[in-house]
Amino acid sequence: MTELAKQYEPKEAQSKWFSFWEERGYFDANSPSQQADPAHSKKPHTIMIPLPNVTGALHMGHALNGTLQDLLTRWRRMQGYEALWMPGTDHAGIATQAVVERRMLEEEKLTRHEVGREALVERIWKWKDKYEERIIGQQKMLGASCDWRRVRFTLDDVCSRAVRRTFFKFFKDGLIYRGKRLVNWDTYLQTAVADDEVTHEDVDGHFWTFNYPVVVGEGEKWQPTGERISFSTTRPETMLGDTAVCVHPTDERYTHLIGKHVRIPVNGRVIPIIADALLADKTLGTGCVKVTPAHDPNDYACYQRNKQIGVINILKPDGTLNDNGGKYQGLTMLEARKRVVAEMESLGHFEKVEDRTIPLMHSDRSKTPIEPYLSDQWFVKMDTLAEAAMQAVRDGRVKFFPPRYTTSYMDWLGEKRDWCISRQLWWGHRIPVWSKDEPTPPGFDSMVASPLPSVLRSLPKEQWQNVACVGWGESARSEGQTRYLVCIDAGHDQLEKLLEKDGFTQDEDVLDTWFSSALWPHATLGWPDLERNPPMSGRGQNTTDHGQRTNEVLSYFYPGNVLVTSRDIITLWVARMVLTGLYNMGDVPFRHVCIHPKILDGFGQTMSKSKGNGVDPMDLIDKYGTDAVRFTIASFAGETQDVRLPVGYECPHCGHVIPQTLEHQKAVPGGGAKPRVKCAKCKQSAQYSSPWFEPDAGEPVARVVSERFEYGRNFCNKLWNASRFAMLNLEGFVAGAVADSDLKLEDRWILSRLSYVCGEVTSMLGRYRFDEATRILRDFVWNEFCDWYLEMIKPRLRDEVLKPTAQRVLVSVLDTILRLLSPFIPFITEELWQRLNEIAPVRGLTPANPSSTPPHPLTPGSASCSVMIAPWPDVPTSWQNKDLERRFERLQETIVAVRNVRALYSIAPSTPLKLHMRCSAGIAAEMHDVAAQFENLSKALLAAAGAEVEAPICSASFNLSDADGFIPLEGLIDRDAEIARQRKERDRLIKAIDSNEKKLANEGFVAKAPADVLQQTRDSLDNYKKQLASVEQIIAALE
RNA sequence: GGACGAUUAGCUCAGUUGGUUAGAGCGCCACGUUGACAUCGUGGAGGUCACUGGUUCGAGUCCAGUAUCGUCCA
Repeated sequence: MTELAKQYEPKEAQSKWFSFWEERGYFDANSPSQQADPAHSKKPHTIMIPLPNVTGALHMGHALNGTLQDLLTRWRRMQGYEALWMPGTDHAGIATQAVVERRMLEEEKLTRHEVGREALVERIWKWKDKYEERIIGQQKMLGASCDWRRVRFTLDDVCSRAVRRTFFKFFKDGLIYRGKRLVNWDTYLQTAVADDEVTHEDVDGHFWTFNYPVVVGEGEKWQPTGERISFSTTRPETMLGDTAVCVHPTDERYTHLIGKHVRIPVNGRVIPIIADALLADKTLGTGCVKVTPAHDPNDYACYQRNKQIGVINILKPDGTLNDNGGKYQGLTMLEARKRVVAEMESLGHFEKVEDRTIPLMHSDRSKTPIEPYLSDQWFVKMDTLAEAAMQAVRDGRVKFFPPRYTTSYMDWLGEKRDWCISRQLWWGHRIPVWSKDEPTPPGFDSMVASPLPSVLRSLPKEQWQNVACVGWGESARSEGQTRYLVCIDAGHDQLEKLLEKDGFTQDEDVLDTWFSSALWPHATLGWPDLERNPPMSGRGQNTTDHGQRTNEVLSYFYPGNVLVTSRDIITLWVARMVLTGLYNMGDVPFRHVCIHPKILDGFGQTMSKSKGNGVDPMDLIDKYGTDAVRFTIASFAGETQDVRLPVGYECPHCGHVIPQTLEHQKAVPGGGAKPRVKCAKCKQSAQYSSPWFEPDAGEPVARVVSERFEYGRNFCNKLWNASRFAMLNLEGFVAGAVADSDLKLEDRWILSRLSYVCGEVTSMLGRYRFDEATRILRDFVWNEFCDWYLEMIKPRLRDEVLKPTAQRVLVSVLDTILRLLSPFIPFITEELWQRLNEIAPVRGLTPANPSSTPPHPLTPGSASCSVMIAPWPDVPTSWQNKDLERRFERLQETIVAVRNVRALYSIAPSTPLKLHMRCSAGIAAEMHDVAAQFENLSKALLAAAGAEVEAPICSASFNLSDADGFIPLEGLIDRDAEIARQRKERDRLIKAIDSNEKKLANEGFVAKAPADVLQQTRDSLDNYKKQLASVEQIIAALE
């Protein structure tokens, strides 16, 4: 066995142990018939990864999310669960297509229309392959113990079949319909985008006031009355699509005009004046508004209340005006606006214009302004689906941690807004509906009965009735035509071809990405195939055949245990997974939803690509090591707030860290030289990496670093060195149970603490309090195990007689610490575990108990061949001893007090001191028992202890709650300094006494406070008084 | 506009059901390389718990309002 290096080398351990685990199949999760003991199969534990999309590389949010899931998976695995963490990626329709299109345009000056659908999709697949590989590589760097045989992708065959079947089921159940809807139209990408894909930004604009002339008459003969009606707008060009003007029904200025008409001067159209209390507001502007139903959500809502006014769309998909724009046809909206304003002015209908900041929606994908646009879309009816998903939360089948997030879930589902699932894209699951117009067959023109298309009528019913479902479009039927919509289930290519031969065409649109990710929890397990296990994507192809004609993987691993995610997709994703899980599987997809914080930059902004403030976790792993990053990240994950992560750039020339500023985030090359950071220390500058650009090849790059990760790195270093110390002192180690009588005070104390810590960590992980769990472990390892236990046993490790017990306790505690930490910091713990296995392959403390199955984890026995599959520690609670811990604290306080005196008087650590303790006889006896530790830890000799001890002349003193200590300092004492110190102590005590006396003098307190609080107050008052008396005495002696 | 959250030490954050003198890490100050660790050790300084009211014997903690910030939904 080679001695451990003085420092932990993360990179070596990371590559070594990851492949060790993976090759041995430790990450694999198998259904019962494939487990070692099928008869006594393990309980499953399932986590489905919130699938990252293949648009780009992983960021800090993913690192946090992944760390927590891996932590839970590793912990549950050690607890004996068959723990599945399902990996995979999402095709992210619009985002990925947009990225590939943009790149294609930049690099080759090609648009998607020039290359065509097939070629574009092929390019996107290549992109996907590249980024999927990169993402999986990054996850493995993070130590992710996913079952890598099972990687899925939302567009792969397994997921596609689930999408297809779900759509078919929805369609058959009448939950899917096609309808006109005002959508957010991205004129650049020429697709509808979802509400969550738009951002609201304020831009400088104008607020015009115009008027329309009131006219009377009918048909072709409308005469102006001379009256005019004024209105204001920020978008004058939309008047080409106005179908009404609207006033409030009780607005006395206009009541006489309701029902009359106005003429739109720029195109001569006559439109009605209507009253609508919801749209018009008497108190705003002129009180009158123009109504453009096809281009404004509020106006569209008004139209739905007043259908007689009609809808006029003036826009083409590319954002220019269509023929409804008349002479403005072909212009962009902005150009049309200028001309309309000019024309209104020249016709004398312009009144005024003012500057105004107006909110404008922008597409998050193309960064261009959104046009509200009326178009045909596919929808899923949400009513019953949403209700079921709400019920699952109401009755506790799904629980949120922390619970406050239940509100956003319930509120959103409660609106039951139909889900627009179509996207005008090429990358995604194409909508499996074929349509064709046919003359309505005779006898069906009543519009009551529902005819079949001729191609299906010609087929025997049993050939299609279970796999195809017919719907009817509304538009063409009244003209003697019927529009057939035929939805076909997965795997019926023949039927598809038959329809296409007959003139049917498949819908051009693809499905919203969330449609496929909503199915993730059951699609990845092979649903809808209930007869076979899902195929493996990687190693272990043939494990699907278990000869049982059931999908055992699905029935065993579904439903999952917990979904770990960030709060911003509760509505988009979590709710939809619950909804489809209930619909397809009849059960929720997971029992718990753990919502973790978001990582913000140093300025409190969420990290995002568009802000340029993202941090690459791989940079941090490179600098600090995976374990350090994981431990630090876990320490962030509490339940109250988001986490700020100030970062800096490390100067490649001198190592100095330059704090990141907003300028660094915003800087873009703009065709010129790449931006650089300037180092304040060495005055040199360097390029840095940013989401906006990549540094030039061969340039020294300032990588992103963050001081906060030193927390984890330092902890790993401490653990490493404590282990190193232990291993250096294990010479001659022999395993064996330890007799109770051999245990020293410090042994009993550390075992008591260990038992407590095991319980706490386990409980905190169960409550998803990762921050608390890391804090407990760090405090225990550093402040108790290293600072006290290791220091206290050093003398015993040098004593041949006392050594064996000390070694056995030390090894067992270290063993337990490594197991407790393994889910958090898997690499370093594995490295140390393997080293420990060389020196102490057999270890344990507790005598074997034949009746306990499985054997107690601290019974001497061979250690597991890997810490990641060792049993999770379960130290008996009977080892906890609060009374002993309190006595131990007195010992610690005494030692700290002596060190304090030493520091205060600048007495060299090598100078021995004498210690006199005035205390009860019982405490005195304990003091004598541990006297060797005073010597060991504070170089103080316990000279006297007892009730009769007097303060020696010229001594420094301190007081504990139940003892006074004196350290003779003849020749060393600074009388004034000591008096000052004691006076400070006196003031502190007087303040405390005062506060307690006031409390006790308060009748209300005495009458109403609980007895234990009252008693506690009395006790501490007595204590303070006693201490004050000692201090007074000490001061008197000094003066 | 609505919902939820936040505001505690120079910085980043804990603080369970109200109850001793409000904690941690980093940073800061002083001292220290005796064989685990300077990515360290020992000791120390540092807070009007955003503000204003209220409830209570007692409020960082509960309630109301104000301010600022964040997120989601309109």
